[in-house]
Amino acid sequence: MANRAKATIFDIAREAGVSKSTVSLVLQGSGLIRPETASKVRKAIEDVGYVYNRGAANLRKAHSNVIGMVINDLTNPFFAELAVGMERVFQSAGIVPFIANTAENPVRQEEVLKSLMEQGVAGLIVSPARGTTPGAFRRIETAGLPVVFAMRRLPESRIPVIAPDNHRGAYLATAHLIGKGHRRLVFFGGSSDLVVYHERLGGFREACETQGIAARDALVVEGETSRRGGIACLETALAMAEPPTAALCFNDAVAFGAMLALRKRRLEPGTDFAIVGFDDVAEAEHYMPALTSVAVDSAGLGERAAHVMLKMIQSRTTRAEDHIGAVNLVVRESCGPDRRTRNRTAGSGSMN
Amino acid sequence: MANRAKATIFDIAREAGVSKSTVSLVLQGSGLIRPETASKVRKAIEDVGYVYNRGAANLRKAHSNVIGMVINDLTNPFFAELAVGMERVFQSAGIVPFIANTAENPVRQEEVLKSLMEQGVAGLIVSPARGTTPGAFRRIETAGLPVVFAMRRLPESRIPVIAPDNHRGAYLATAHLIGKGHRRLVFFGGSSDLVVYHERLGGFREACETQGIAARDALVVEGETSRRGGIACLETALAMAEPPTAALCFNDAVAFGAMLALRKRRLEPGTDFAIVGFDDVAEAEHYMPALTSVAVDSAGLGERAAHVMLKMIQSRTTRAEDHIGAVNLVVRESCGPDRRTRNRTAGSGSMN
DNA sequence: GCTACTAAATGGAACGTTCCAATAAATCAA
DNA sequence: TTGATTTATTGGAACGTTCCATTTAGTAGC
Repeated sequence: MANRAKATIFDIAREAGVSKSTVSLVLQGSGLIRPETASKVRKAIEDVGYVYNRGAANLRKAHSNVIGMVINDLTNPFFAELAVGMERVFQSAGIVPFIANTAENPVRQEEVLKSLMEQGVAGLIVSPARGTTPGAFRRIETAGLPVVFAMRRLPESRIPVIAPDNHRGAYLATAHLIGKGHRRLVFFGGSSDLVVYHERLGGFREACETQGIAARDALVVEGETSRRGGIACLETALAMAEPPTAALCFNDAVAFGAMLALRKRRLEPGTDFAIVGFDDVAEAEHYMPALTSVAVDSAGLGERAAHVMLKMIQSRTTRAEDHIGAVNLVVRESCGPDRRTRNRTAGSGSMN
Repeated sequence: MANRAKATIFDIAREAGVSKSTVSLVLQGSGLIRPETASKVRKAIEDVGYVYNRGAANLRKAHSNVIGMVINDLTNPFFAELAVGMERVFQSAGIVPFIANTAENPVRQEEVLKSLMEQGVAGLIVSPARGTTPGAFRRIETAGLPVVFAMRRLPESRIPVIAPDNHRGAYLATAHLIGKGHRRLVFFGGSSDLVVYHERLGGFREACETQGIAARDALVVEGETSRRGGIACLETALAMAEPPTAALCFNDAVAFGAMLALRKRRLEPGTDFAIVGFDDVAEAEHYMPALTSVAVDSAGLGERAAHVMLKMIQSRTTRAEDHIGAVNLVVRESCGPDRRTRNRTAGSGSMN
């Protein structure tokens, strides 16, 4: 039976007939205690319904066992995956990750970061909200708290970053489209307040350039990074005097939107207009037609980020190397058959 | 400039030329302090790069400002929505929600709950993992910590529950199918270790019974609650001697799987076989064909759960009333046109 | 029987806050 | 002026741990 008031190590000590110090030692699994004593103490712990007060402990201990994960949008499975990947690693390291959502809101992010710091976290893994100001992490940095950015980075910051190779992913996808025979391409969705956008757009442009597409045939339509944004982008593109025939989308959501809009116009994604997505969310595989997309392995990046964080905590540093995760293009149906050689049917065979 | 060692209220006190008590008062926004003194202190706080130590404060204060949200599967947008709904409410109440994921693993859940308690949370909102043992929350209950279950409940527990009206949702959906002329129905997916499963299945059965469907025409195929599970369920159903013509699926993921499997067999969801989902995730609307589904407003339920929790904390009680959220059937395309009016041959041998 | 050692257990001083009771300073009533 | 009252500020004792320096008990050597 638990008393109304919370039990402390003193209560346990009395119950077990030992001193508080002995109880503390048992709690920490110290080998200095005689096994019989330890089990006597453990029994008392059970009896009084004791719950350890980590706050009090952290007052003395140097480091806490919790790290904070600050995610810009938990309802996006892509980022949720990231969180889950990190959790796996931390769990086995005996440290507890607390997740907080910023809903892409820098103000909320500020609050969340403050809370986490006050809570005394040992480190922070952050996927920064859109529109985060460059100074938002200065306070945390000067406090000497290890921070890692995941998936996204800030324009000019020394904080280590774990992110996919956006440039290369976009390059691969674009090259694939060009290889399919497309000569007038467009980049759909995203906006320039995101570093990721510039990276992906950069890959797109480089591919166009090196594969002999004129700059005036490498179009860009900015837009929301959502289904709705994708719909709007497609409308805009098709309204052009000389419409493109293929689009690389900022992410899969945009791609789904674009395909939806094509269908609405009785155009078939793949044969009438080629679409490539980015992120390769679970849905991409099951879409109709299945979406060709750049896979980034977000759970894997989450694990990597967690490992980097553990290293930083262990070695008491606030610096670490960036890590750029490999990407690969998963070719499915949304780019249709080869346009140059119409006779050849692109089955499951060769690509590139 | 921040020093290497963390600054405390004593450092601020020295800097501002006041006592630690004064600093503490300022920190708490007490009106007892002369405004000039307060601003002097605030400046010092800024100067030394102070971060509040909530752990130390909680040692004295009765209640902390953090509550824990324990979610069974964050990668499921349905549950992520729930978390986001709660966050909205808590944020404006000045309390900080920390989210933890149990990945549907009771052992992990145990750890997470322990951690959260040790951290000194003021309350817990839990969507219990599948296979949670009835005794898993006894410890927390005897500790007098307020707990609310969201979305899911445990077989025999006195903990308040905020959940959708699963029974009614399933009833509505089934009645819709029967109204469309179907006479041999099946319930797809889920397994009996989940209370939700029994609720939904119960609604399905009651609808069949009261609308004149023989018990032997109300089939059940258990299975994983995922796309893959849905695929398997459909295969099983179509392999039957007398296959059903319509399915109520445990959730939308199962429904998507079933539709996928139909397509693979060159059958058209809606016209050849009717499908209804459950949860109405965002994807349902955009699917091809759009999925008829039971909408449960998970974000709304999250908000409700948060409000209940705030009340419990405020009134220092551990009891509260259950809240069953309204559901409504969103009719889209996956059930096709009315079968009765089209032609009278509803599969083989429907004589009711 | 004494010292020297080891093993096991312990008391006390932190840790960074809050809160209460007490003080100091300022204002007012007479 | 004196005492009473209000307004600002302050010291000290918690809160529940950890960790260090001791103490106590037990064992071994001689």
